[in-house]
Amino acid sequence: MDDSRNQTEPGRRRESREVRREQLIRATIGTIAAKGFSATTLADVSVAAGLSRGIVNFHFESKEKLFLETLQFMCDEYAAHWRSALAAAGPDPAARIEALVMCDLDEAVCSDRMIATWFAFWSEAATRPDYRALCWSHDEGYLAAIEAVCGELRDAGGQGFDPARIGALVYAMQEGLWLRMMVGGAGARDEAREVARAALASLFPTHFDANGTRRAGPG
Amino acid sequence: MDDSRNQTEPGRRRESREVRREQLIRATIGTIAAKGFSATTLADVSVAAGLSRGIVNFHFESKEKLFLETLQFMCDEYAAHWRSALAAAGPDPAARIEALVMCDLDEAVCSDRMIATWFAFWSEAATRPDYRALCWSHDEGYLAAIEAVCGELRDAGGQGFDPARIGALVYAMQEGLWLRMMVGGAGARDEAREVARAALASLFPTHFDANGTRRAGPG
Amino acid sequence: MDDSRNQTEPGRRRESREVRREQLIRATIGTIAAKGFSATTLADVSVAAGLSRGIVNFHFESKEKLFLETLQFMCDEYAAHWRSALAAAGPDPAARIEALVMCDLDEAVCSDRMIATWFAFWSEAATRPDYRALCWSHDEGYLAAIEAVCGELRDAGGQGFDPARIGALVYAMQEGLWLRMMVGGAGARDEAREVARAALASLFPTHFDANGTRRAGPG
Amino acid sequence: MDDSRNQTEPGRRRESREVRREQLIRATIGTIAAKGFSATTLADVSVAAGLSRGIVNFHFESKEKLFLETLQFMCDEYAAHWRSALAAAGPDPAARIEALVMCDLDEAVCSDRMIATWFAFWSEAATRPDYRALCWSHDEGYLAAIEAVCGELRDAGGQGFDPARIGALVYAMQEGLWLRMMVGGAGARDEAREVARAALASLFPTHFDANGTRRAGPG
DNA sequence: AATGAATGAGCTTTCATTCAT
DNA sequence: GATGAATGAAAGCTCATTCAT
Repeated sequence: MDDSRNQTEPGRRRESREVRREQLIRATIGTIAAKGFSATTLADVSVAAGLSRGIVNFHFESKEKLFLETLQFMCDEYAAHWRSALAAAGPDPAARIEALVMCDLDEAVCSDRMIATWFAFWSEAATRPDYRALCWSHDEGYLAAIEAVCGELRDAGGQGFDPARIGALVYAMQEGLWLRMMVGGAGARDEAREVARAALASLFPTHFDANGTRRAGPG
Repeated sequence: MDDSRNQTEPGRRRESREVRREQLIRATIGTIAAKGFSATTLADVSVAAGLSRGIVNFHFESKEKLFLETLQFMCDEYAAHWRSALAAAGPDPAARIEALVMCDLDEAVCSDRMIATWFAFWSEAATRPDYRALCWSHDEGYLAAIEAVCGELRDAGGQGFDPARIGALVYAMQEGLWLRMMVGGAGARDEAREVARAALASLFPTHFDANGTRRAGPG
Repeated sequence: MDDSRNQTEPGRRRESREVRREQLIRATIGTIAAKGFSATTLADVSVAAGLSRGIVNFHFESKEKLFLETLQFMCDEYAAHWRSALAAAGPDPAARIEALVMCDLDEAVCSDRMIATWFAFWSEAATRPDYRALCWSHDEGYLAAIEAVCGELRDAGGQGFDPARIGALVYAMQEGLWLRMMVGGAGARDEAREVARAALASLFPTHFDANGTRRAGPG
Repeated sequence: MDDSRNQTEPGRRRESREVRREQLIRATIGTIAAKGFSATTLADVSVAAGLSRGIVNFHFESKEKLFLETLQFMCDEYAAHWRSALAAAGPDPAARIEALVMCDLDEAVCSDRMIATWFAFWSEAATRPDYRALCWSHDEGYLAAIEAVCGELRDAGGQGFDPARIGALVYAMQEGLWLRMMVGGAGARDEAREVARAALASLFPTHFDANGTRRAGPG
């Protein structure tokens, strides 16, 4: 905005500001994951970020705004991830549903710390409309994408299911698998992937074999 | 909800210890659901129970112990509910899976306030071993019951799926549907039931028709 | 007072009341000695007495009054002890000073628990006039007795000291020895007796030999 | 006393850590002396220091640690005082015992507020090992110094007493005189000095005359 | 006479926020 | 842009006291 007006090191300050903010957001995610939402203090966050006590209020005004921006950051990152996975899958509906389902189990979006932090925010969202609105703003897009692909799968596979219901089922399963991963230990992610493949096999037998491996595509 | 009845009762002193404890536990569940875990104070709980400030420390020693006993109470109640539903279903595997799946969507165990409180505790469990141990102590029994019935369904229906995987799928779906219900508004429970029936239809087509209605049983 | 009027078990109730009060006073002394003045609660006292929570307020009205009566009890007991020792010593000044000094080191008045409780009350007395008045009401008599005997000793022994000063010295030493006993462990009492005898020997050499043993009396 | 100066200072923020800590320690001593140990609250201390409520926890973490550091401060100050007095007295044993005895009655170490606070801590020490360890850590040095000088006095004066016993006597007398000063009012310190001089005269007649005035030294 | 559940004032402690530097 | 000493509201907890039984 006023970058060009600033004579010394144009754009430097604003970038630095953004860098600090992201640094604090990442420290917040890590702290919530490590100590839990209710035990997270700004002192914890500033220690995790290696900065001073007053830093959060300086950059975010209040704890509340830090949390809101942290949640926003997570939502954006999550949406970017599945959108990119969906784009990379190409036009084949089976490849698309596989991408949507499996990308959700990537360490990138559901590492232990991300899952713990997601659940912390979801829980808070139960009583906080502002959190709720943020949480599900992008998520509705994800659910819609799943439903759309389910529709394509039904049309392509000659099955008779209701895409909305089956999409909701897949979506619910994904969230349930996240909860399992939060609870479970080391092998939980691999186990979750197996379950997801079993779901693909059971729900879309014309597109996936019994192991959940995608059958030869349409091409 | 009906806790407020106590507020105007004149002779409310000298209730038995157990009565007071359950009263406080119910007030705790209601308060967590209404204000969120991190915003719940003992003052809130005592107001919700219609009692005095020091009452929680008197009966539970500390906030922490109140929470632990509240969680224990919920676990016990939850387990009793599905065990009783399973027992009532009789021997037919299809009836049993239907009972296990649908009882989980009963208002008795997943009213809005129960779901919100469950998620609050699950989130805390991510960083607290004592909560975690409590949360999943009975739940493992529920998952095992689902898996066992899935095995019976496969044997009876001539399908080839892996009962452990499909059981885990069903279980994950249930938890995902709870999350949906927490997020969603009024019609969420009915919607969740539809999804659950669609899952039964898709996963066990030899036992349930396309609407998720159980086909004529073995008798 | 109304003993005779009470037809059933005359005098029983009043006696029972006094028994309870002394029981509670003794429990108070024990608790102060064990936990310290500032950490002593009425709950502690009632537990130590093997009685119920509300018992102290029932018999003493308030914690403060319990403490005051406890202190009064200790003062009375202490005064009775040295007066009786003094009476038993007979007319010989050397025997009298020996009795006054040594009786103060008897386990009866300065057991570990009594000393700890005495110091607790003395410390409180620094800021509380009511405690102070009680503490030193009888004690002035003890000091006066010492001074009087010191006067007799000087007259009998041909020494030239000031009885008031030497009496005050002896008295200060006694209190200092109590402090030593509070601090010190098992052997502190015997050590204190040795010091007291050394004091007698040094201060009244015509009446006590180098070991602090009384020389042959006047008779 | 002069703590109140801080209350109206405008720019009282950002004092160095050590300055604030000592300020709070002095406020603690004053408050214990004024209200007694058991009645001393952190609110009292912060008011006495002219600072805000949370200040003690900010600088000392807990009330307990404030008390411990206060006691440590007093011990250090006390030890520095008698060591310096002893050093100033030179080599003459009579001058040394006089210095040790009389410096203990200086207003610097036994002002009313210091004595009251010392007795408060000693009383607590009866039931608290950590206090006890602190209280007597330096004090043992003081007693040892007295004993050593008593040995020199015996050798120099041709007396036959046991230095350990007479040293313990002197030491006990000092503590007893402190207790007298705590109890007594205005003239108590002068009275205590007279008693101390009478003790020097009686115990070391070859070094002190009947008034407790040191006789011509060795030179 | 005695009990012990219940109260609520007052305490220590925590911590988001402010602001002089 | 960043620090960290200081604040003070609000929390959990303690415990003397009350009182129905």
